[in-house]
Amino acid sequence: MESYKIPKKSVERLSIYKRILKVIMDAGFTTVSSRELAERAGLNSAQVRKDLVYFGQFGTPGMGYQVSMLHRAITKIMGLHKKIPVALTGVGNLGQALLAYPGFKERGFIIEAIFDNDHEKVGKKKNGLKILDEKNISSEIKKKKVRVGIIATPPSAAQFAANKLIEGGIKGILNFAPIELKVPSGITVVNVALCEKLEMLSYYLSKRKLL
Amino acid sequence: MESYKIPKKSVERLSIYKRILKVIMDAGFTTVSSRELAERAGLNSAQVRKDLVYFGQFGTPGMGYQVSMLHRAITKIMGLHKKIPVALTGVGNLGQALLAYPGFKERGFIIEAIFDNDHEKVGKKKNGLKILDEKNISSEIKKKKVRVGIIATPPSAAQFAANKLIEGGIKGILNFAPIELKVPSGITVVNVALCEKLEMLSYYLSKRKLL
DNA sequence: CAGGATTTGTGAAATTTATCACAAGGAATA
DNA sequence: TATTCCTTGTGATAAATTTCACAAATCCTG
Ligand SMILES: NC(=O)c1ccc[n+]([C@@H]2O[C@H](COP(=O)([O-])OP(=O)(O)OC[C@H]3O[C@@H](n4cnc5c(N)ncnc54)[C@H](O)[C@@H]3O)[C@@H](O)[C@H]2O)c1
Ligand SMILES: NC(=O)c1ccc[n+]([C@@H]2O[C@H](COP(=O)([O-])OP(=O)(O)OC[C@H]3O[C@@H](n4cnc5c(N)ncnc54)[C@H](O)[C@@H]3O)[C@@H](O)[C@H]2O)c1
Repeated sequence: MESYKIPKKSVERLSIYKRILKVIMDAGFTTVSSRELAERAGLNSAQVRKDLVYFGQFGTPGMGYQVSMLHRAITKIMGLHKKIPVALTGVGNLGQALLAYPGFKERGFIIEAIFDNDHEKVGKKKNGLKILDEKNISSEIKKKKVRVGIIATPPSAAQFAANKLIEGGIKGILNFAPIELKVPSGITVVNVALCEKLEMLSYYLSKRKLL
Repeated sequence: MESYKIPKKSVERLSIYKRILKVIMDAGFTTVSSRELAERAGLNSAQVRKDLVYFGQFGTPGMGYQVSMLHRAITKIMGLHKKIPVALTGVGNLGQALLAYPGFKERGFIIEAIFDNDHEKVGKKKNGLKILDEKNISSEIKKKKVRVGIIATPPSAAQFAANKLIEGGIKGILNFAPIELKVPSGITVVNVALCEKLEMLSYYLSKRKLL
């Protein structure tokens, strides 16, 4: 299923490198070494090089990497040079924050349809989009050829929303609900483990007192 | 620094087990096997057992684990049985969603102070809390003995907010801004890598077409 | 253009993390 | 109580990931 087994962690770090490269580029530098990238990312420089080499040879010995070229390359590798139509399910507190976040559009994720099951909300507009009834998720996203779904419903409704999204032909899900979604193979789920992170923080704080 | 090097991943999974145990408990079951926990979490059963054994022996051969006992044990291990006073910096879209999220309180994280630098916002109330000026972060949180800070400011202000929080005596930070925070040793930072997750999803979708 | 200074890409080694597989413990039944 | 069945905890093994360390490539200076 995975092509040539590139570690998930490497893919995630690619995103970090891209962000750092942007900062370096905006500061006016044209080249950067793996050592500097590593330092800024809090990593080992060999790891930076290994990560990049999974995707091609971008560096020049003695000089490092062309900042803008590498930034462009990573953008393309990650598929962030093309627009992706997205649907949002659950227009609650978090859903509305996501809707207002310009970072989605900047990365080419265009929110095309938003859904809720609350009849107080359905029909109203948010950020220029009419909130649609969750009953129509699959038909609406088929119509709009949506490829990615965001789940920001309560956990109890998350599997239901996922099923509807998949029925509508979606291929990837960004899941904010604290629940393990069951999806057929071929569907990519990325969990934003917000609650887990919170609890990890609690663990590391409470442990401190024992030391 | 780490006590007996327990993998970070194991700690994160502990949180997942706890969530699943709650579901099983509410469904009326009193015992559960590592096999069942593993299945629900999408993991290997040996891993579940290994994870749990890092923290003690909770199971009974032939029977499995006492659901409520294990749930209580994990809650305690993670320090979620005590209240932790929290401060939020950046009362924007995301900050307000977090403020409205009951899950914080449920886990014992009590938001005691909220800060912003926007003078339109400072002085107004949100969820019963007055928005305070970011200038006073350190003094206010010293006063309230806050132990955890949440950063939901734009990335450009995140390091500044972190510094102020640390100055005020905070020990842990939950960071939502896409930036690597520099903190002195002894301060725990947990990043919620929202943008990275989003970009990972893009990567896995764009790769699909090549296969 | 030679020589010194860098920095890449990459095998090999080390470390970390996950899985296997099974002896031993305990429950349940008769 | 003996027997059967199940499931834990764990040593051994395997797999994945990170780090080391260095030859080869390129830059830069004089
Ligand atoms: N807000 C946070 O800070 C936060 C933090 C951690 C996790 N989460 C998780 O993110 C998710 C959303 O959180 P929230 O705070 O926005 O919750 P919320 O209750 O504010 O919003 C949920 C929305 O989903 C809608 N909904 C319910 N069932 C639906 C369905 N079947 N189809 C479509 N929409 C449906 C509700 O009407 C509501 O508008 C939850 O799963 C929550 O656990 C949120
Ligand atoms: N909203 C999202 O869906 C989303 C998604 C991914 C990442 N993030 C990240 O989360 C963070 C918050 O996002 P947001 O959408 O809420 O942004 P936002 O612009 O809506 O809110 C940011 C808030 O921080 C305040 N602020 C600025 N400087 C400050 C300072 N020095 N001290 C205190 N407050 C300050 C602003 O006045 C504003 O109220 C950002 O770093 C963003 O990149 C947000």
